[in-house]
Amino acid sequence: MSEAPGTLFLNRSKRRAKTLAVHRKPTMSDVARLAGVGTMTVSRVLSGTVRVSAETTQRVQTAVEQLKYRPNELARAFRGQRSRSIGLIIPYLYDPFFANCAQAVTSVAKEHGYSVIITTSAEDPDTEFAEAEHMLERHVDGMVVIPSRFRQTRLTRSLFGKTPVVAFDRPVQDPSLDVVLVQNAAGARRIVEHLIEHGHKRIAYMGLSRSLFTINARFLGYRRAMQDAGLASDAVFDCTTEDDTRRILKEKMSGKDAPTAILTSNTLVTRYILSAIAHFGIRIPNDVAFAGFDDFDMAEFTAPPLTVVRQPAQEMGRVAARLLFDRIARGETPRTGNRIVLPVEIVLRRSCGCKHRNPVVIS
Amino acid sequence: MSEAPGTLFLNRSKRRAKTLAVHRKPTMSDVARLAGVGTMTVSRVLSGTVRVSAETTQRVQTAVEQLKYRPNELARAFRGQRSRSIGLIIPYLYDPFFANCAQAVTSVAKEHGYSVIITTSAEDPDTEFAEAEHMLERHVDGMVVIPSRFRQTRLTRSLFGKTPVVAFDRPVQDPSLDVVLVQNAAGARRIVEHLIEHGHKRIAYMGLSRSLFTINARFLGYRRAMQDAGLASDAVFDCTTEDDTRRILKEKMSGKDAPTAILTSNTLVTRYILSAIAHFGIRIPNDVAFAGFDDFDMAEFTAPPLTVVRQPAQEMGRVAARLLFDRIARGETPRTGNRIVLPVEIVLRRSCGCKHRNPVVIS
DNA sequence: CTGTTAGCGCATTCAG
DNA sequence: CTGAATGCGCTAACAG
Repeated sequence: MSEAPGTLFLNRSKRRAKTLAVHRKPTMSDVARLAGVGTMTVSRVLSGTVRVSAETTQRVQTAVEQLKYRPNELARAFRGQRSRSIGLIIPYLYDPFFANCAQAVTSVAKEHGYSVIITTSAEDPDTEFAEAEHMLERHVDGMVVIPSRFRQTRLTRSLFGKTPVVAFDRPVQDPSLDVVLVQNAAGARRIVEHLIEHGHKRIAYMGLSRSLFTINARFLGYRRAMQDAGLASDAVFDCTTEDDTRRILKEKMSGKDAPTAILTSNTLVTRYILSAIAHFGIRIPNDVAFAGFDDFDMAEFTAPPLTVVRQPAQEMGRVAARLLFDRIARGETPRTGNRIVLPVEIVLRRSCGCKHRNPVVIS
Repeated sequence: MSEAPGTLFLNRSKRRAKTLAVHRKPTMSDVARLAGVGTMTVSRVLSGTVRVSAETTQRVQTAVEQLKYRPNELARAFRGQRSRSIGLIIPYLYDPFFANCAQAVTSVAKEHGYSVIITTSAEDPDTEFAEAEHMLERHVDGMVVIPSRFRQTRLTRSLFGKTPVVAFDRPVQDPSLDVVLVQNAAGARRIVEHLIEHGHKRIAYMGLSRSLFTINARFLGYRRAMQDAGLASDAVFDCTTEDDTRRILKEKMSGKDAPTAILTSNTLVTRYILSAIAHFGIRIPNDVAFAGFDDFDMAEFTAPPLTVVRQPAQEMGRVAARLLFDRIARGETPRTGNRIVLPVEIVLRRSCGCKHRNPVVIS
C-alpha cells in the first residue's frame, strides 16, 4: 500500500474537511500550506511566469514532490481561457491514410504540449456535427477535421464561433475556414497521361461515391486527361463493396469496349479491384493495366507492384495542425481562410506496364 | 492584442459584468434568467435526473434553444467527479494494427458518450509515462493503454491511484491492472507446426526487439513447436530496419544451413523481409516458405498471398474498452485484475506452400 | 517578491 | 417541486 498524500492530516477535526482529505488528491493549497506560502506563490512557481525568490521556489518544489502534487488541468482549463486541447475528427481510423494524418496531428500537438481529443465521423455529416459540438462543449482550443461529404457537411463558422478550425484532405463550403488539400486532380491527370503514353485508349475510372470531394476531384483530373487526349471517359462511382465491385468489373470486362487500363479512386477500391481481378484470373498488366490513387505500405509487394499516386498523408496532417496552432497563437478569426495545396508524387511500379525493377518516383 | 471578451462592457460598472455579457457564451444562469427560474432548475432539466414540472421544463427548453445554450463540459467535469473522457495510449497510429485497436476503443467510448484523448508512446517508456501523467492531470475517468517495452514500463497502480486502467495487446508487471491479450504463443506455435507439416526442418524466426512482449511471446511459441518436433531454433531479434533485415537475410540464406521457411514476428518485419526477398530474387514458397504474424489488408494480394496468424485487433480494443467502462461504472479498484486472452486464427494462403485457391481460415 | 480576494460554470447540499 | 447558498482548484487582479 502506498502512502496516500492525505494521510498526513488524519488527526484533524472533521469539520475542516479541506485539511482532512484522507484519500483526496493534493491540491495547490495543500502544497502551499506545507511550504508555508500562499497558493499564488505555488501557482507562480509552477507556471514560471513570474519571478519568485530562489529560496521560496525551493521550498515549494520540495512540497510538490513530497505531496506528489500534480496540477489539476481541468481546473486550470476551466479557470483560464485555454484548455490546451484540440479536437480531431476523421472519417475512420482503420484506414491507414487517415491514421497517418492523425499521427501527424497528434505529433504536432504533443510538441505544443496539447492533448488531442479524437473521434471518427464514419463519413456521416450528422455524426460529424454532433462530435464537433461535443468537442466545442469541451472547450477545445481548436479543431482539425477531415470533413465528410462535401455538400452535406454542417460544419460552419457560426457553429464554431471564434474557435479556430482547419479542414484538411477535403474542403468545406465555408470560406472562412483554413483548408489543406493535395493535388487530387493534377495527380489523377498525370497518372492517366502516363497510362495513355503506354498506349491505352480505354481507361476506366473506378470510384467510390462522387459525393466525396477527393473521389470527385480525382475523377475530374481523369476526365480532363481523357478529354485532352480525345478519349472517352468511362467512370463508375459505386464500388462500394467487394461484391458490387466484382459485379461491376465483370460487366465492364465482358463488354465489347472493355477497358485496357483501370484507375481506382482510393485504396479501398484498389483492394476491391485487386480482389475481383484475382477472382476472374485477369492478369496485370497483360490483360489490364492498373493504377491506383493513394500509396500504401505493401504496394510494392503485390503482384505486380502497383503504380500509384502518392499523397503526403503525414505532411498534410502536419501542415494542418501547424496552421491551427498558428491561429490559436494569434487568436484571430480571419474572414477568409488559407487554402494550401500540397503536391503529390507518381510512383511508377509495374502494374501500369512499366518494366522498372525498382519503383520510379516522379514529383 | 486580441479582443478580450470583456471589452464590450468597458463602460459599464465592472461589478455587474455577469448580467451584461454580450458575446460571452451563454451560461446556465443566462438560461435561468431568461426562463425565469433558478439555475438548479435548469441543471435538473438538462440532466433529467429529477422530476421538474412539464411547464417549467418547457420554459427552460425554450430558453436553451433561444440562447443556443450548450453546457460547459469543462465546468461540469471540474465540478463533478467524472470528466467523461478516457485516455488511450498506443505506440503508433501509423501501424494499421494499432489504428484498428484505437478505432474499436473510440467506438466503444462513443457508445458511452465519452470522449477519448489519444496519444502515442513511440514504444518509449518515458514518453508513455509522461503521457499517462498528463492524462491523469486531465482527470480522465480511465485509461486504455498498449504498454511499451515490458520490463521497462513505468505504468503502475500507484501512478494511477484509483483511476481504472486496462492494458491490452501487452501485459504490465502490475498485477492489479486488467489486461487483454491474444494467444501469441499458441498462434506462433500452430503456424510453425503447419510449416513443419509442410516438411520444413529449418525454420527461422525473424523478430523485432525481444523486449516487446508480443515479439517474445511469439518467439516462445515458435521455439516450443520446434522443440516438440526435435528441431533447432534459429531466431534473430534485430530486424529493426529494412537495411538490417536485408543484411541479416543475406547472411542466413547464404549459410550452409539456410532456412527453408521463415516466420516473422509482426507486419513491420514482414515488410522488411518481403523487400529483402524481392531484392535477392528469392521465390516464395519455392526457395523459402513464408508465414507472418498479423494479418493485413493486402496480404491476399501479395505475390504470393501470405499465410499469417490473424489477431482480432478490433475485438481486442473493444474488449479492453468494455472492461474499462465496467470498472468505471462499478467504481472499484480490484486487487488483482482480469486477464483475458483472445483466440487467434491461422489464415492459410500460399506463401507457406499450400495450394489453396482461396484463403483457408482455421480457428 | 508575496499574499488576499474573487470568481470561472456547474451540481451538491440544504431549505423552503 | 423549486431556489439559494456553497465550493470544486486554480489564477488574474490587485494590494502590500
